[in-house]
Amino acid sequence: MIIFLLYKIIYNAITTYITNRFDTKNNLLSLFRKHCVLKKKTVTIDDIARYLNIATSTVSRALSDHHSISDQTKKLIKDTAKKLNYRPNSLAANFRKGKTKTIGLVVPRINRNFFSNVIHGVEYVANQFEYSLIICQSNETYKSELEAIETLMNNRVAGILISISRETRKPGHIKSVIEKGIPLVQFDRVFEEIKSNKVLNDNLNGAYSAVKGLIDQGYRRIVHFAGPYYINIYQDRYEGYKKALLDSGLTPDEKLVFENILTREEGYEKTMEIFGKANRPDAVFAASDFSALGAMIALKDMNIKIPGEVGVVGYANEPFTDYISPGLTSVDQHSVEMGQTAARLLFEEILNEDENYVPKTLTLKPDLVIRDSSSGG
Amino acid sequence: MIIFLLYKIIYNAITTYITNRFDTKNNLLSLFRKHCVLKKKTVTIDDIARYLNIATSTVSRALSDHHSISDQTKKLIKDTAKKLNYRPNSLAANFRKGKTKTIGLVVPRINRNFFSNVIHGVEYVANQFEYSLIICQSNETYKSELEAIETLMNNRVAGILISISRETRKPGHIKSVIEKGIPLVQFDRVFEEIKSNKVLNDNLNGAYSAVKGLIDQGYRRIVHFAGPYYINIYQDRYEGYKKALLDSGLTPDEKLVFENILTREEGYEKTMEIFGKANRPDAVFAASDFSALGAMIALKDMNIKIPGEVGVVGYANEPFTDYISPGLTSVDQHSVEMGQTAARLLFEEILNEDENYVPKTLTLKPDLVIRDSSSGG
DNA sequence: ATAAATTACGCAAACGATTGCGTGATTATA
DNA sequence: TATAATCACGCAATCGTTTGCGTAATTTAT
Repeated sequence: MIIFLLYKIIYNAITTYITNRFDTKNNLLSLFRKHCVLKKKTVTIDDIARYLNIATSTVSRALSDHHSISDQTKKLIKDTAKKLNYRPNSLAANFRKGKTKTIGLVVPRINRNFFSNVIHGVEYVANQFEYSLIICQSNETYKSELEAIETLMNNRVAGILISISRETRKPGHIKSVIEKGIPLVQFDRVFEEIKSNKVLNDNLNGAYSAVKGLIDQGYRRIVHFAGPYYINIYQDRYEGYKKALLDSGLTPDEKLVFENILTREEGYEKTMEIFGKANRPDAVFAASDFSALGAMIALKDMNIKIPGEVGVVGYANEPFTDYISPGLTSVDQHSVEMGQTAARLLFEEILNEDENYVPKTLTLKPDLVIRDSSSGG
Repeated sequence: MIIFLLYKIIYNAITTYITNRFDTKNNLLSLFRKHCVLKKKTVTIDDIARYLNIATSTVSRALSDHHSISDQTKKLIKDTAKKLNYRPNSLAANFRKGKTKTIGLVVPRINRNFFSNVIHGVEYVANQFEYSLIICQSNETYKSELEAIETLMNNRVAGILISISRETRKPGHIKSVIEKGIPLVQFDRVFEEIKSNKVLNDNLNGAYSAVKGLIDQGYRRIVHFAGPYYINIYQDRYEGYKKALLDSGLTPDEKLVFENILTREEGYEKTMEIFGKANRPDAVFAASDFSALGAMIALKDMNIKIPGEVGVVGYANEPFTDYISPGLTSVDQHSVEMGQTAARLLFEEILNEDENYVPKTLTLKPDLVIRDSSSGG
């Protein structure tokens, strides 16, 4: 009995082996596959080496201008490389070196004026350093921001630039980047408490000069359309607003400040509400050009003269501020410059050899661009 | 004598050998180096395999959900991967596979409204397909465009999206991309003669409906501010302008068409010149919103009523067209949608298995957005 | 004249994942 | 009940560069 079972088992094993082994269909397939592989496509440094009958390492070094290769050999190798139409495989090089000549950028949205200008500035600098730029959108969500950081890290980018999404409240992912030793620059919307490079706008002084400008023109009861305070930039603008009032001997009135008025619609509604009543204020300082625009439209609809009766100042210096009439006085954030500065700072860290690099915080001074909407109370 | 020389040579060789061989300084250095290497940093699939005492290949397959791995093993592997804090090295994977999950985008300028919207659309779709996006600016120069294509190809992107720079006249680089078999989509500004995927705006019909709109409102002598004709889009807009006139029984007047009027300043100057004289035209159709804006400002400066005396229509539906007053009628190009369409088309080619893929040309229908600047002659 | 440094190049081992092929074992199919 | 197909996994080659180390030959410094 046992012998019979044993026999069955062994027999089965053998027959299975044989049938598997001589599976003609599969064998034909593999032959075909091998044939396909034969048609080699790309030329590698190995090909160049074989062609010139020298070592691969010499070719590699020659192509990257290593000092220990004679100019003569370099020229020879480079010429044949061109002749054979050699294209370096960056993938292989990056893999071997464990790093890339690519930097990653995470922004809330690409097609917002401020960010598209920042991106422009970043790309400009990256290009100078001969680095590529991978761009990710967080779409203002925490989830996408996480994913973006994840893929950038998996792709071993040389460094990361990020402006935090509106939804993001926890800095864990940012920390993990730093812990991995990946150079990082936070810009505009940042976690203050995280120790990293930062590029900020001096929002406090930007707001300060805006409000100061209104006061200087004779406006006194100045409304402030603020953004959500948990975002540093809006908090700072609010502080600047208050400081400007205090410095001019005016008392900030909480009843004139409205949080979370950022869009045109919100600006319009709120303006209708506030300026529709008696004893109305005489100016608006909006933390956003769009709510300022909404205010202007509302004022026009109520037949209130700008700047004659009410002055308006916005923030961000969106292109349209120059095109509407009256032109909207606004605070320019030098967005392109901010991108450039952030990128340069990142490269400073990337190219830094020193073990203990100390992160920097740079603050850009915004400029008040005075137009008609605020000139003359 | 000869023996002596021989002796000298051999002696030299031997001493040099010995001194080189026992260079203590270098040896110490190499020891130190080796020591440094010991502190391993990243955990690989090999580590996971060793940890679980299984084959590396099994780990690899499990992580990429290969069908031939049991769910049980998959779970085990994935769990330990998480436990060991494993991060996949995309570089290695990309290298091995010879391709990346990255697409490249080349645009003249990132921070132009149209392109930043396109980029937004592209990123949106790329993200859905779990691809990354590398962005390059040509800055409207041929040289940068070449370099961009070069680096994208060296980085083995899965596909390329491009809108030709203003300076580019020769399509050689575009051809080389196609010859290398890299999926390609040209959009907006394209080489018509190149056989590739294309996404275009129907500029002819866009212009047609714009001019038709003006005619319907009673305007008759319509000026056209055109762009340079060698760029397909401006040529098409000009054709649409003529066609609309002809279809309405009007005769196109060459004296009312001005090439290369694209900026606000150019629009302003030309409008001052044309409308300052007697027997002035009664409408402007500009191939650019900016020259249309220039026209509006000029007309205002000359106290000519818009739309009462002169109607104005622009092209591109820049954001500001909605903010100025009167609102500028313009042609919307659905720029975000164009980016999405182009990206989807690219992925169609990338994911295509068929050997002989036939490139497509998609044309998006622009929409006339009617605002006050053209309503009522 | 000797020691030390520099020049110029080759050898071969990485880097970390993927994947074709092989091998038993288990199911499904004829 | 043969036979075929599928399942589950391991082995080892491979992708194209880079780079540490080795070796002579030559130059420079002492």
